[in-house]
Amino acid sequence: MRLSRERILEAALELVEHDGWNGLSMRRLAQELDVWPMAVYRYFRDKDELLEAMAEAAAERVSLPSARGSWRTQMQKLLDESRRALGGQPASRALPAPAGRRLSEAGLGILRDAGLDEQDAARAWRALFAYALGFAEDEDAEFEFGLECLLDGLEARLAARA
Amino acid sequence: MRLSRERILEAALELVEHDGWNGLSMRRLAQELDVWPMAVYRYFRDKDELLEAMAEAAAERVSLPSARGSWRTQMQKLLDESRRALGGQPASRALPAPAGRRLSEAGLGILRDAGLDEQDAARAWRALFAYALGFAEDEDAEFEFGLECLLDGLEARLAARA
DNA sequence: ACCTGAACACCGTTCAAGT
DNA sequence: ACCTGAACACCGTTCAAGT
Repeated sequence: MRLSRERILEAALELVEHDGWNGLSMRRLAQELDVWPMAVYRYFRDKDELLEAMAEAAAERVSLPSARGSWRTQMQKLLDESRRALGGQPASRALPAPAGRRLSEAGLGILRDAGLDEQDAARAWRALFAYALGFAEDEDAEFEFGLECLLDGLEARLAARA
Repeated sequence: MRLSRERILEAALELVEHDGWNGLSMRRLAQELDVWPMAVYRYFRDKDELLEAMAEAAAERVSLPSARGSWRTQMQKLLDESRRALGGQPASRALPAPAGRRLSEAGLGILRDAGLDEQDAARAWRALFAYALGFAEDEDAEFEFGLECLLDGLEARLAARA
Protein backbone atom coordinates (compact mmCIF):
# COMPACT_ATOMS: atom_id res chain seq x y z
CA MET A 1 0.00 0.00 0.00
CA ARG A 2 1.16 3.49 -0.87
CA LEU A 3 2.75 5.71 1.74
CA SER A 4 1.11 9.02 2.67
CA ARG A 5 1.32 11.62 5.41
CA GLU A 6 -1.93 10.28 6.87
CA ARG A 7 -0.73 6.70 6.96
CA ILE A 8 2.58 7.71 8.52
CA LEU A 9 0.92 9.87 11.18
CA GLU A 10 -1.46 7.07 12.04
CA ALA A 11 1.38 4.58 12.46
CA ALA A 12 3.39 7.08 14.52
CA LEU A 13 0.46 7.66 16.87
CA GLU A 14 -0.05 3.93 17.27
CA LEU A 15 3.63 3.51 18.11
CA VAL A 16 3.46 6.24 20.76
CA GLU A 17 0.31 4.80 22.30
CA HIS A 18 1.98 1.42 22.46
CA ASP A 19 5.53 2.29 23.56
CA GLY A 20 5.49 5.93 24.63
CA TRP A 21 7.36 8.82 23.03
CA ASN A 22 10.71 7.13 23.54
CA GLY A 23 9.50 4.25 21.42
CA LEU A 24 8.96 6.51 18.43
CA SER A 25 12.02 6.44 16.17
CA MET A 26 12.17 7.03 12.45
CA ARG A 27 13.58 3.54 12.00
CA ARG A 28 10.94 1.72 14.01
CA LEU A 29 8.26 3.78 12.34
CA ALA A 30 9.51 2.72 8.91
CA GLN A 31 9.67 -0.87 10.09
CA GLU A 32 6.06 -0.68 11.26
CA LEU A 33 5.07 0.64 7.84
CA ASP A 34 7.03 -2.18 6.21
CA VAL A 35 9.22 0.24 4.35
CA TRP A 36 12.90 1.22 4.40
CA PRO A 37 13.94 3.93 6.90
CA MET A 38 14.45 6.66 4.33
CA ALA A 39 11.02 6.34 2.72
CA VAL A 40 9.40 8.42 5.47
CA TYR A 41 11.69 11.32 4.61
CA ARG A 42 9.78 11.85 1.35
CA TYR A 43 6.82 13.04 3.44
CA PHE A 44 8.49 14.72 6.43
CA ARG A 45 11.74 16.61 6.16
CA ASP A 46 12.98 15.34 9.52
CA LYS A 47 11.76 13.94 12.81
CA ASP A 48 10.96 17.39 14.15
CA GLU A 49 8.56 18.04 11.30
CA LEU A 50 6.87 14.73 12.00
CA LEU A 51 6.43 15.60 15.69
CA GLU A 52 5.00 18.97 14.73
CA ALA A 53 2.51 17.32 12.40
CA MET A 54 1.49 14.96 15.20
CA ALA A 55 0.81 17.87 17.56
CA GLU A 56 -1.07 19.57 14.77
CA ALA A 57 -3.24 16.51 14.25
CA ALA A 58 -3.91 16.30 17.98
CA ALA A 59 -5.01 19.95 18.08
CA GLU A 60 -7.33 19.37 15.13
CA ARG A 61 -9.09 16.63 17.05
CA VAL A 62 -10.34 19.17 19.63
CA SER A 63 -13.98 19.95 18.91
CA LEU A 64 -14.94 23.56 19.60
CA PRO A 65 -17.83 24.17 22.03
CA SER A 66 -21.14 25.48 20.78
CA ALA A 67 -21.89 29.13 21.60
CA ARG A 68 -25.08 28.23 23.46
CA GLY A 69 -23.99 28.05 27.10
CA SER A 70 -22.42 30.76 29.26
CA TRP A 71 -18.87 31.88 28.41
CA ARG A 72 -17.80 30.03 31.51
CA THR A 73 -19.07 26.61 30.51
CA GLN A 74 -17.84 27.16 26.96
CA MET A 75 -14.36 27.80 28.28
CA GLN A 76 -14.51 24.81 30.60
CA LYS A 77 -15.38 22.54 27.70
CA LEU A 78 -12.72 23.97 25.42
CA LEU A 79 -9.96 23.65 28.00
CA ASP A 80 -11.03 20.20 29.10
CA GLU A 81 -10.87 18.93 25.54
CA SER A 82 -7.58 20.68 24.91
CA ARG A 83 -5.96 19.17 27.93
CA ARG A 84 -7.09 15.68 26.97
CA ALA A 85 -5.97 16.06 23.38
CA LEU A 86 -2.64 17.83 23.93
CA GLY A 87 -1.63 16.77 27.42
CA GLY A 88 0.44 13.83 26.25
CA GLN A 89 2.51 15.79 23.76
CA PRO A 90 6.26 16.16 24.40
CA ALA A 91 7.29 19.45 26.00
CA SER A 92 7.14 22.78 24.21
CA ARG A 93 5.37 21.31 21.22
CA ALA A 94 1.88 22.29 22.30
CA LEU A 95 1.09 25.19 20.02
CA PRO A 96 1.60 24.42 16.34
CA ALA A 97 0.00 26.62 13.69
CA PRO A 98 -2.59 26.62 12.20
CA ALA A 99 -4.48 24.18 14.40
CA GLY A 100 -3.05 26.00 17.41
CA ARG A 101 -4.42 29.23 16.04
CA ARG A 102 -7.83 27.60 15.67
CA LEU A 103 -7.86 26.87 19.41
CA SER A 104 -6.59 30.34 20.29
CA GLU A 105 -9.22 31.99 18.11
CA ALA A 106 -11.93 29.98 19.82
CA GLY A 107 -10.63 30.81 23.28
CA LEU A 108 -10.13 34.48 22.56
CA GLY A 109 -13.61 34.68 21.02
CA ILE A 110 -15.20 33.31 24.17
CA LEU A 111 -13.30 35.78 26.35
CA ARG A 112 -14.07 38.75 24.09
CA ASP A 113 -17.76 37.87 24.07
CA ALA A 114 -17.59 37.71 27.85
CA GLY A 115 -16.54 41.37 27.83
CA LEU A 116 -12.74 41.39 28.16
CA ASP A 117 -10.78 43.85 26.07
CA GLU A 118 -8.21 42.60 23.57
CA GLN A 119 -5.20 42.64 25.87
CA ASP A 120 -6.90 41.04 28.85
CA ALA A 121 -8.44 38.40 26.61
CA ALA A 122 -4.98 37.56 25.24
CA ARG A 123 -3.44 37.34 28.69
CA ALA A 124 -6.35 35.39 30.09
CA TRP A 125 -6.20 32.88 27.24
CA ARG A 126 -2.46 32.45 27.73
CA ALA A 127 -3.06 31.83 31.43
CA LEU A 128 -5.94 29.43 30.94
CA PHE A 129 -4.18 27.45 28.24
CA ALA A 130 -0.91 27.18 30.19
CA TYR A 131 -2.92 26.05 33.17
CA ALA A 132 -4.85 23.41 31.23
CA LEU A 133 -1.73 21.83 29.72
CA GLY A 134 -0.29 21.31 33.18
CA PHE A 135 -2.75 18.51 33.93
CA ALA A 136 -2.82 14.91 32.78
CA GLU A 137 -5.91 13.25 31.38
CA ASP A 138 -6.95 11.59 34.61
CA GLU A 139 -6.66 14.56 36.96
CA ASP A 140 -10.21 15.80 36.52
CA ALA A 141 -10.89 16.91 40.08
CA GLU A 142 -7.59 18.74 40.50
CA PHE A 143 -7.97 20.41 37.15
CA GLU A 144 -11.48 21.62 37.87
CA PHE A 145 -10.74 23.15 41.25
CA GLY A 146 -8.05 25.51 40.02
CA LEU A 147 -9.99 26.31 36.89
CA GLU A 148 -12.96 27.46 38.99
CA CYS A 149 -10.62 29.78 40.91
CA LEU A 150 -9.15 31.17 37.71
CA LEU A 151 -12.58 31.77 36.20
CA ASP A 152 -13.84 33.32 39.44
CA GLY A 153 -10.95 35.75 39.28
CA LEU A 154 -11.78 36.64 35.69
CA GLU A 155 -15.44 37.15 36.54
CA ALA A 156 -14.48 39.48 39.37
CA ARG A 157 -12.52 41.49 36.83
CA LEU A 158 -15.53 41.66 34.54
CA ALA A 159 -17.78 42.73 37.41
CA ALA A 160 -15.35 45.47 38.45
CA ARG A 161 -15.43 46.81 34.90
CA ALA A 162 -19.25 47.05 34.83
CA MET B 1 40.83 15.97 39.36
CA ARG B 2 38.54 13.41 40.97
CA LEU B 3 35.03 12.83 39.70
CA SER B 4 32.04 13.46 41.97
CA ARG B 5 28.29 13.87 41.69
CA GLU B 6 28.71 17.62 42.18
CA ARG B 7 31.31 17.96 39.47
CA ILE B 8 29.25 15.88 37.04
CA LEU B 9 26.07 17.86 37.73
CA GLU B 10 27.92 21.10 37.22
CA ALA B 11 29.32 19.97 33.88
CA ALA B 12 25.90 18.68 32.79
CA LEU B 13 24.27 22.00 33.60
CA GLU B 14 26.94 23.86 31.69
CA LEU B 15 26.41 21.61 28.69
CA VAL B 16 22.65 22.22 28.75
CA GLU B 17 23.10 25.97 29.06
CA HIS B 18 25.45 25.91 26.12
CA ASP B 19 23.76 23.45 23.76
CA GLY B 20 20.27 22.82 25.10
CA TRP B 21 18.87 19.55 26.40
CA ASN B 22 19.54 17.79 23.12
CA GLY B 23 23.22 18.59 23.55
CA LEU B 24 23.38 16.62 26.78
CA SER B 25 24.56 13.08 26.13
CA MET B 26 26.43 10.78 28.45
CA ARG B 27 29.26 10.63 25.96
CA ARG B 28 29.65 14.36 25.49
CA LEU B 29 29.37 14.84 29.22
CA ALA B 30 32.22 12.41 29.82
CA GLN B 31 34.25 14.12 27.14
CA GLU B 32 33.71 17.48 28.82
CA LEU B 33 34.91 15.98 32.10
CA ASP B 34 37.93 14.54 30.29
CA VAL B 35 37.01 11.02 31.26
CA TRP B 36 35.89 7.88 29.44
CA PRO B 37 32.12 7.49 28.84
CA MET B 38 31.57 4.81 31.45
CA ALA B 39 33.15 6.71 34.34
CA VAL B 40 29.97 8.73 34.89
CA TYR B 41 28.05 5.51 35.51
CA ARG B 42 29.84 5.07 38.83
CA TYR B 43 27.90 8.08 40.12
CA PHE B 44 24.57 7.81 38.29
CA ARG B 45 22.98 4.50 37.41
CA ASP B 46 21.76 5.76 34.06
CA LYS B 47 20.88 8.95 32.20
CA ASP B 48 17.46 9.10 33.78
CA GLU B 49 18.95 9.23 37.25
CA LEU B 50 21.24 12.04 36.13
CA LEU B 51 18.29 14.05 34.78
CA GLU B 52 16.42 13.50 38.02
CA ALA B 53 19.39 14.75 40.02
CA MET B 54 19.56 17.84 37.81
CA ALA B 55 15.88 18.63 38.44
CA GLU B 56 16.49 18.02 42.12
CA ALA B 57 19.39 20.46 42.15
CA ALA B 58 17.27 23.06 40.34
CA ALA B 59 14.49 22.70 42.92
CA GLU B 60 16.99 23.12 45.73
CA ARG B 61 18.06 26.45 44.30
CA VAL B 62 14.61 27.93 44.98
CA SER B 63 14.78 30.09 48.09
CA LEU B 64 11.65 29.97 50.22
CA PRO B 65 9.92 33.29 50.97
CA SER B 66 9.99 34.74 54.48
CA ALA B 67 6.73 34.51 56.42
CA ARG B 68 6.53 38.25 56.90
CA GLY B 69 4.31 39.44 54.05
CA SER B 70 0.71 38.44 53.28
CA TRP B 71 0.07 34.87 52.11
CA ARG B 72 -0.57 36.32 48.70
CA THR B 73 2.82 37.94 48.25
CA GLN B 74 4.52 34.90 49.78
CA MET B 75 2.86 32.71 47.19
CA GLN B 76 3.75 35.08 44.38
CA LYS B 77 7.40 34.98 45.34
CA LEU B 78 7.48 31.22 45.74
CA LEU B 79 5.86 30.58 42.37
CA ASP B 80 7.92 33.17 40.58
CA GLU B 81 11.13 31.58 41.81
CA SER B 82 9.87 28.09 41.06
CA ARG B 83 9.00 28.97 37.51
CA ARG B 84 12.41 30.53 36.90
CA ALA B 85 14.27 27.60 38.43
CA LEU B 86 12.24 24.72 36.99
CA GLY B 87 10.79 26.17 33.80
CA GLY B 88 13.63 24.95 31.60
CA GLN B 89 13.46 21.33 32.76
CA PRO B 90 12.44 18.66 30.24
CA ALA B 91 8.79 17.61 30.42
CA SER B 92 7.29 15.67 33.30
CA ARG B 93 10.46 15.89 35.34
CA ALA B 94 9.35 18.83 37.43
CA LEU B 95 8.62 17.23 40.77
CA PRO B 96 11.48 15.12 42.14
CA ALA B 97 11.59 14.22 45.83
CA PRO B 98 12.77 15.39 48.30
CA ALA B 99 13.47 18.89 46.94
CA GLY B 100 10.05 18.77 45.30
CA ARG B 101 8.53 18.00 48.67
CA ARG B 102 10.33 20.98 50.14
CA LEU B 103 8.56 23.26 47.66
CA SER B 104 5.21 21.55 48.21
CA GLU B 105 5.53 21.87 51.97
CA ALA B 106 6.28 25.56 51.64
CA GLY B 107 3.34 26.12 49.30
CA LEU B 108 0.92 24.08 51.35
CA GLY B 109 2.04 25.90 54.52
CA ILE B 110 1.26 29.27 53.00
CA LEU B 111 -2.19 28.11 51.90
CA ARG B 112 -3.00 26.49 55.23
CA ASP B 113 -1.97 29.63 57.09
CA ALA B 114 -4.23 31.59 54.78
CA GLY B 115 -7.12 29.51 56.05
CA LEU B 116 -7.72 26.76 53.51
CA ASP B 117 -8.50 23.26 54.77
CA GLU B 118 -6.18 20.38 53.91
CA GLN B 119 -7.94 19.26 50.74
CA ASP B 120 -8.41 22.71 49.27
CA ALA B 121 -4.82 23.61 50.08
CA ALA B 122 -3.62 20.50 48.25
CA ARG B 123 -5.75 21.23 45.21
CA ALA B 124 -4.86 24.89 45.20
CA TRP B 125 -1.15 24.09 45.37
CA ARG B 126 -1.47 21.61 42.52
CA ALA B 127 -3.26 24.27 40.47
CA LEU B 128 -0.82 27.07 41.28
CA PHE B 129 2.23 24.93 40.64
CA ALA B 130 0.93 23.55 37.35
CA TYR B 131 0.12 27.07 36.31
CA ALA B 132 3.56 28.43 37.21
CA LEU B 133 5.43 25.74 35.27
CA GLY B 134 3.53 26.66 32.13
CA PHE B 135 5.46 29.91 31.74
CA ALA B 136 8.98 30.59 30.53
CA GLU B 137 11.42 32.78 32.39
CA ASP B 138 10.78 35.89 30.32
CA GLU B 139 6.98 35.91 30.40
CA ASP B 140 6.62 38.01 33.52
CA ALA B 141 3.59 40.06 32.53
CA GLU B 142 1.62 37.09 31.19
CA PHE B 143 2.45 35.02 34.22
CA GLU B 144 1.38 37.71 36.65
CA PHE B 145 -1.99 38.43 35.08
CA GLY B 146 -3.28 34.87 35.35
CA LEU B 147 -1.78 34.44 38.79
CA GLU B 148 -3.72 37.46 40.06
CA CYS B 149 -6.90 35.89 38.75
CA LEU B 150 -6.13 32.56 40.38
CA LEU B 151 -5.33 34.20 43.71
CA ASP B 152 -8.46 36.37 43.50
CA GLY B 153 -10.48 33.21 43.06
CA LEU B 154 -8.85 31.64 46.09
CA GLU B 155 -9.45 34.75 48.19
CA ALA B 156 -13.12 34.72 47.22
CA ARG B 157 -13.26 31.15 48.50
CA LEU B 158 -11.67 32.21 51.78
CA ALA B 159 -14.08 35.14 52.14
CA ALA B 160 -17.09 32.86 51.50
CA ARG B 161 -15.89 30.58 54.28
CA ALA B 162 -15.66 33.42 56.86
C1' DA C 1 37.13 1.44 44.57
C1' DC C 2 37.46 3.60 40.44
C1' DC C 3 38.38 4.05 35.58
C1' DT C 4 39.29 1.81 30.85
C1' DG C 5 38.27 -0.19 26.43
C1' DA C 6 35.88 -2.74 23.39
C1' DA C 7 31.53 -4.13 22.03
C1' DC C 8 26.30 -4.28 21.23
C1' DA C 9 22.18 -2.63 19.73
C1' DC C 10 20.39 1.16 18.67
C1' DC C 11 19.67 6.41 16.76
C1' DG C 12 18.80 10.54 12.78
C1' DT C 13 20.23 11.70 8.45
C1' DT C 14 23.27 12.14 3.87
C1' DC C 15 23.91 10.57 -0.47
C1' DA C 16 24.03 8.04 -4.72
C1' DA C 17 21.67 4.63 -6.91
C1' DG C 18 17.82 1.99 -8.54
C1' DT C 19 12.93 1.45 -10.63
C1' DA D 1 8.38 10.45 -8.40
C1' DC D 2 9.21 7.27 -5.12
C1' DC D 3 11.82 3.81 -2.68
C1' DT D 4 16.44 1.35 -1.74
C1' DG D 5 20.84 0.46 0.33
C1' DA D 6 24.92 1.54 2.19
C1' DA D 7 27.23 4.68 4.94
C1' DC D 8 28.36 8.35 8.58
C1' DA D 9 28.39 10.19 12.89
C1' DC D 10 26.30 9.70 16.64
C1' DC D 11 23.51 7.45 21.00
C1' DG D 12 22.86 4.62 25.99
C1' DT D 13 24.55 0.81 28.18
C1' DT D 14 26.76 -4.12 29.20
C1' DC D 15 30.65 -6.42 30.36
C1' DA D 16 35.23 -7.93 31.36
C1' DA D 17 39.47 -6.11 32.26
C1' DG D 18 42.88 -3.12 34.18
C1' DT D 19 45.06 -0.24 38.18
